[in-house]
Amino acid sequence: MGTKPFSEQVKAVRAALNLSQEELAHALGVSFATVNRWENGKTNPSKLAQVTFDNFCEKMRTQGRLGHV
Amino acid sequence: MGTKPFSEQVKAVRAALNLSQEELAHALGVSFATVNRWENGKTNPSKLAQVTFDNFCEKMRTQGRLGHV
DNA sequence: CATAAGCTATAGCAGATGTTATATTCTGTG
DNA sequence: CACAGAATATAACATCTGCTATAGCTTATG
Repeated sequence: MGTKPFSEQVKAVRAALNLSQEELAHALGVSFATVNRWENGKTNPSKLAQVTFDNFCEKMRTQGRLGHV
Repeated sequence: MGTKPFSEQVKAVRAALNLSQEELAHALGVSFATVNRWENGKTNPSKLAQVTFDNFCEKMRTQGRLGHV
């Protein structure tokens, strides 16, 4: 479950997909600054951002692009 | 394109789907307060919220649940 | 009418987001 | 090494979001 801090989840997902912060931001529909702040523990995701991130990960998994992060 | 104010778009979509503000909020993954503020012109959607709303509408259309609002 | 229940409107506050700008670090290439 | 370009880190500010509480507005039911 959500044991790891959100910052680690984002880093792990981004690394697994081999995306830059900018690219992940675009894929999620958020700004680069937002992804950067997440990874550096400056902010936690809003409810909407959390849902969006989860949906994105689920989508990547069903496409075989993301292991069990 | 986006001719109508966002507040009107939200009202129209919600009416077409026959949802309460609370129900639409849940469907989008935002809070009731957020949908309420959108409809009353108190705030405009964040980038993420705009993308999420657009995706939601598109999904509803492909499911035949939403005419061309 | 009176009451209840559900929906909607509004407000305040803490925290998150978007934009912009600047600085730093990494990476490859000559 | 030296340099350029990309990627990342950080900051400030306005705006948006989430939460909570309160009040008003239907609608139904007795």
